[in-house]
Amino acid sequence: MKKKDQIVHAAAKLFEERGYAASSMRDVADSVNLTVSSLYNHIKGKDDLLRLICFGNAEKFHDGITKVEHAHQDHEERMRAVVRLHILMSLEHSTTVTVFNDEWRHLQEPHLSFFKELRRSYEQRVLRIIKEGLISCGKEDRDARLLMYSMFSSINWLHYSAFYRNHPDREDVVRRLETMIIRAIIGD
Amino acid sequence: MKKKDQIVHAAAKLFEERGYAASSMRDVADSVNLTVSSLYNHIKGKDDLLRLICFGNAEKFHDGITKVEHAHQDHEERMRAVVRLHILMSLEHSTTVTVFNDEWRHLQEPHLSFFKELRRSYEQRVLRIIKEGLISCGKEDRDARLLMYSMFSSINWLHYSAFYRNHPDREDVVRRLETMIIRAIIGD
DNA sequence: GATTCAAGCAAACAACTGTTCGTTTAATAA
DNA sequence: TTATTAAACGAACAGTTGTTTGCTTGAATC
Repeated sequence: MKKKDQIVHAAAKLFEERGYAASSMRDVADSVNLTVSSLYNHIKGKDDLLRLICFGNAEKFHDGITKVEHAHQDHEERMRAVVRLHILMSLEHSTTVTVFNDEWRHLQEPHLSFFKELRRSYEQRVLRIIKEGLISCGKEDRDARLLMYSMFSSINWLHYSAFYRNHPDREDVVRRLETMIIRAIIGD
Repeated sequence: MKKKDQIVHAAAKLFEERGYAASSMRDVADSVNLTVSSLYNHIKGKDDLLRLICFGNAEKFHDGITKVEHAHQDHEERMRAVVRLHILMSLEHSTTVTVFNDEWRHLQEPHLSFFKELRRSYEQRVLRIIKEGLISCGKEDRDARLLMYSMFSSINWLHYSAFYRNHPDREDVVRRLETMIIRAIIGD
């Protein structure tokens, strides 16, 4: 792995554990066995680290939902795929997703505004999928936006629980969580 | 309101907006029109502020669930009451609940350990209520712990969404959210 | 009127922050 | 061999951090 990627990865781990503001560049340097000044041969600065982490994840979500839209025509199946996308992202990229979720507000302008815009347009795509899913199930009276935010949020605890993060049967956890969320959206 | 409470409240608002580590004592002082040094006539230090906020909320949740246990005998009704407790806490004390949720990790020992222990015992009480609720609905095959964490988490987005935080019909939001969560737990 | 004391302030503290600078090392290209 | 360059470093920078100190004020208590 390239040195720059090592640094970004180490930073992500620190930002996840202590938060962006509570992590110093010296902490980052220590965890890759470098001095602070050496870091600047590879990255532009502290905000650069956060930027790389946040937008790297934004791209993964973007690519993920694009695949979902192409892979499924059935509205209900599409909805299930979005839910699964979020669960799998949370489990497979738990460190960066946590930073992405909790630390994006420390981004500096103009990156902050750009990030918000990316998220807004992503939410629009998910909202559309959920709305169409609700209609095809005859549940169009339900508040799609409320369901979407709850869906996003109800997955976030995964990072924090060691019990489930290191669960021996990961497939089972994914299945149970997916079932629960789909039930919350279109169940009776 | 007593000066100390004003300071704690102002600190909570800053911690909510920028996070604990990114908020300075000078920021806190400014937002109550004092100088930094004057703050120390009222509070012990920065970690004292966080401690007051976190444990103040812990107490509210503790009192809340104790009331729920005394007020309802029916298992399903008890479960609904716990869900409603969390929704109402999130709406009525949105600032401190956000700090409570996101910034507790910056507590110092021995308060940090004590906080974790409080949370652990609180989770045990909620877990029991959910398990009994599941049994009384004939759904004891479901993972109560997974449902509990999802329930906690699925409410957290409320603070972040201006759309719902300032919704004209708050009662309606509470009702829809409660219905959705109960459906996630015991629905079909 | 004298005393006490909470509540405010300016100034300073040592430690830590992100970043820059000039230099050195070691490997590659010419 | 010489020249180039990426990658490491120590030292220093200017600013910010939480906190302490000594001092002043004004109101309450004796």
